[in-house]
Amino acid sequence: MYNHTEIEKKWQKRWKDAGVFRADNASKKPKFYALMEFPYPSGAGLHVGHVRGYTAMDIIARKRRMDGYSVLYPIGWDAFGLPTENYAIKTERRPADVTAENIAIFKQQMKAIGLSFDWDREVNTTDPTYYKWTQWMFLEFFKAGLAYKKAMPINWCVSCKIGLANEEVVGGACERCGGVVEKRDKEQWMIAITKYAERLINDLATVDYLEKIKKQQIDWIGRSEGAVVKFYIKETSEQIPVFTTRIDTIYSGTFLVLAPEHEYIDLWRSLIANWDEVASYRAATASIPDIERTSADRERTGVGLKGITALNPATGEEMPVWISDFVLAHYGTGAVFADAHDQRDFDLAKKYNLPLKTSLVPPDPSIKEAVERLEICFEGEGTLVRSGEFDGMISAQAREKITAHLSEQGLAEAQTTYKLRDWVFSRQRYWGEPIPLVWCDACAKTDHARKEAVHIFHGWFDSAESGFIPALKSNLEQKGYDVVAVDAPNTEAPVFDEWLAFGEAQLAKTHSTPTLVGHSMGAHLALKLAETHKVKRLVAVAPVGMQPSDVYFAQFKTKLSKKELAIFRAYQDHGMDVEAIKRNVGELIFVFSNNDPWITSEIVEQYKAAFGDVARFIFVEEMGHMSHDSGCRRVPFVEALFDRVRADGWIPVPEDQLPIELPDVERYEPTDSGESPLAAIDAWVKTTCPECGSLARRETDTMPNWAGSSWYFLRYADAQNDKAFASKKVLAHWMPVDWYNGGMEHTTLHLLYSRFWNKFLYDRGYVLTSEPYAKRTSHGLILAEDGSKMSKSKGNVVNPNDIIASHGADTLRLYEMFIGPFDQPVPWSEQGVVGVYKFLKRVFELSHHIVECEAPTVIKMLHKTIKKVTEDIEAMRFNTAIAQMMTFVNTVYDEGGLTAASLLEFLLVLSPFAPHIVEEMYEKHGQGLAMTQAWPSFDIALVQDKTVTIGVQVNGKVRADVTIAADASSKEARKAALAEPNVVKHLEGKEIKKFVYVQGRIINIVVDS
RNA sequence: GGGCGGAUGGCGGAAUUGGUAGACGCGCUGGACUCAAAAUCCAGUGGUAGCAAUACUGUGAGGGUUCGAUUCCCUCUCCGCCCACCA
Repeated sequence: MYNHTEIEKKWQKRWKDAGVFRADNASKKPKFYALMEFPYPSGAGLHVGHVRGYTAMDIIARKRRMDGYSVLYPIGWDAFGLPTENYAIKTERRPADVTAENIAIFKQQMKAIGLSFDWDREVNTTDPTYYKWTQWMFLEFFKAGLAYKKAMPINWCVSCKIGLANEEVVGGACERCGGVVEKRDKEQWMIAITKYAERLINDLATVDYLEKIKKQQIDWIGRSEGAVVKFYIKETSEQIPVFTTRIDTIYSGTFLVLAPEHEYIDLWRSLIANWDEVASYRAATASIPDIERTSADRERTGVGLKGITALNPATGEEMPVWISDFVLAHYGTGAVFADAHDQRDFDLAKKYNLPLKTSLVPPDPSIKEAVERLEICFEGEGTLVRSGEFDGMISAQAREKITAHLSEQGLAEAQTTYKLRDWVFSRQRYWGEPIPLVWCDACAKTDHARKEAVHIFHGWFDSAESGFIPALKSNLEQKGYDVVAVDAPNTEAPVFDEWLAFGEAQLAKTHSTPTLVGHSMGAHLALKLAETHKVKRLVAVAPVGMQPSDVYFAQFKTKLSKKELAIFRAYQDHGMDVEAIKRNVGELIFVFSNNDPWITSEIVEQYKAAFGDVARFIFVEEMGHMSHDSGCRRVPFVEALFDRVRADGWIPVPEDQLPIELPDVERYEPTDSGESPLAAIDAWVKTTCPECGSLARRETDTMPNWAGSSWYFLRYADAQNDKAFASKKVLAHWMPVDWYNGGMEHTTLHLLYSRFWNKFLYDRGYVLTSEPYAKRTSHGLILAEDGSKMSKSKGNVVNPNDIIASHGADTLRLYEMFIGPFDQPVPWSEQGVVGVYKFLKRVFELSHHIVECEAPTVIKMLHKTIKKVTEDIEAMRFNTAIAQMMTFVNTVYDEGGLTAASLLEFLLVLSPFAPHIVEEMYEKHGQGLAMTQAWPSFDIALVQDKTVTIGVQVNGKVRADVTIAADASSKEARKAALAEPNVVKHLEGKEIKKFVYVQGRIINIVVDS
């Protein structure tokens, strides 16, 4: 009898005792990192929807182990956030206690499913040993100048007097009290994800994500190429910048529309004749949410600014200026030029009798007349008319030409904008990571004049004004450094002694310990200077060799003149005191490009050999010598090495004082001033400034739920590390994630945030891959039996424990995989569970059907099954893999049994799906654990059928079957087909016009009808 | 309004990507075992007609391409998800 409860308990214990799922950081086998999104441990417990994804990745992880990989399949808890906090408030309990309780339930449930997680690596975002590093990473963003404070509107409930999350606002009202919600400005921490927008799009080309996931990412970032056009205001001579993606329609621009909030409007107050009307319109629109303002079927409203006139930069014609609420202040420049080729503009113009004209002819001639007569609005692309010298061009070409034309006159500039906004990183809530910053009044008032000096040394043929130096200088100055970049003597024919003297003279001007950046010969100079000077940090970009070498110079004989070669050689004609440099330099960084014609791999190896033990090496792609000649104007990887020098009163908490732990609080509700509950705890808020020791206040905002989940996959690699979030060595072993699966609902935000976070850490040199996930798939939702979404409130949540108790974990796993296509939503079916349970019972009974000699069809079907299951797992077609295994078992029963050897092979392919029952049977008939055996291979000769049964059609209708050799010739097929009586009947008295034969597929005989 | 999916028996779903539509499972019908039930086993199961052979019909609707269309193209209807006046 198949006793699932007993079997499953037995094997779960054995696996645990043997530690078979523990991942080995030092394994010599190829690695495979399987990742499934970690759950939010809600009070509802694990439900069958979670099980779908976890089981799928478990099958893949188990198969990879059998394929010979060293597999990491970890799990953890994304536990900060509103649901727990609100539950804690309601029940007057501590969020930490509620979380611990929920996790215990989830954990018990997961263990009962037999998932092959490495529980030694369990992470919990609310654990101080975890969020210490989330805080540390926030400080990295802060130091890099990517975290900043900005006033952002929050949802404010007037009666509760607290800020609300978007999801707490239901239909414009407060979820708790039903009261009015208004927008209120609050200073928020922001993270500048938009700086990574371009890379977040471009690097998608390097990863294997489902196409629709890539598309969603690209659309969310929403890159749009356009131009900023300047419109003069006649009365004030001011220029209003307008962002447009349709500069091709500028000749039809007949009026200008500003957002009601546009900053210029107040400045023009005295000029606006109808100010009262304008003011009341602005007041009326202020409280309307953006979604409503921008809703397509809303009637357009607006007010003209009487007394203000703009000039069309292309035509010079005068344009009325209006305000309307469909224009949003925070998108683009908060202003649009309006014309007959935009429905919104068109509607507004029609309503208020504003001037309109067309400048595009649509490609569809049938609507041309109506467009010309301004009866309908044409928004598409067309051919230009009434557009001066651009007449006859098509839209795409015209955009390019008009932008160039206006740019020459200084009236426009090509610009790329993104839909993506910077990341609002503050919450005024308790249950999140405290932001580890301290506000110090004393420091805010102090002039931080002790600027750090950075000396930049250029190379041969370059100057302080060429190549990447100007951009680097201005970037570092913006960050608060004192940058010195001066031309070295005799740039065309550098002499080492002259350059060294020049370097010495430069350094003499600096009092503090300087940072040196050098390029090519300048890098060599910087290194030589470091032999005798203390240097805080030295960045050597494409440094020339440490000493001359005949072999090295021989390769430049054709490239350089004799004279040049001599200069090059002479410059390096001295050794380098490696030990002295190591002693004097605080941090040593080398930058090399893979295709540098001058700095060959030989030189790179020299530096690696000499400084490899202490220095950091950055290798960039396709940057040549990074000189002026090779067109190098910017070195972002060098710029990224420099942190912003603090310029205000926000002081980072030093690393050794992290984590800033959440204190125990009486009340978890936000305060009525809109601050987080932390603000009410004086003892926690008051602290001393880590910088100057005077009295200071802690930041009381906490981080969003997305923070901890943006890097958890890195922590899994080295979850116990207390020196770093993960060691580089271990990260090098496991990263990137080879296969990441999760819900479709996370394919925009979480995926984008975590990719961004990883890229940032990559730029800081803490992780080694720029993309965190090599492959991403998403699974569909499991719906309730009636097709609606499962939710605790509807009471239709299916608890996996119930199925495990009645039919077992193997049945649950198998059923969830059999239920339907993995990437699509599927309704749960209680009755469907029975089918796979019966199958498992039939599998278990196979023990009693072992024979000495099995039918050839059994062995053939076995190999077909191995092939199909192997392929289907890779493509996540679990449902058809299981169907094939069912077919195999049916065949075995039909054919009277199978050999012990065949049974063992079959058990191996079943093992990732139903591991418990398989181990139980494998123990009885085989040796060792099934899960540690090699994945079976199939015999291609057995898989291919020698004879096939194919249909015979007459005029496309099947009239008979014939069984012929798989590779039968057309002649043989024809003979077989014409031997079928029913075929002959349908051919009677008709002439065969055509005979179609597709080997192994079909025969079709075409006759006159 | 935009983007992406989807629509196949009573139900969940297969179909080697243009080649016998309905694999596999559920359900249902009949039978065996049983005092009986459950479990198990055997047979049948898209619809219509027929004892049957077989014929007609059939993948949301309509049209097209093709020897042949669930698959490709066009038009339309409905459903789901994501995003929504993005200039």
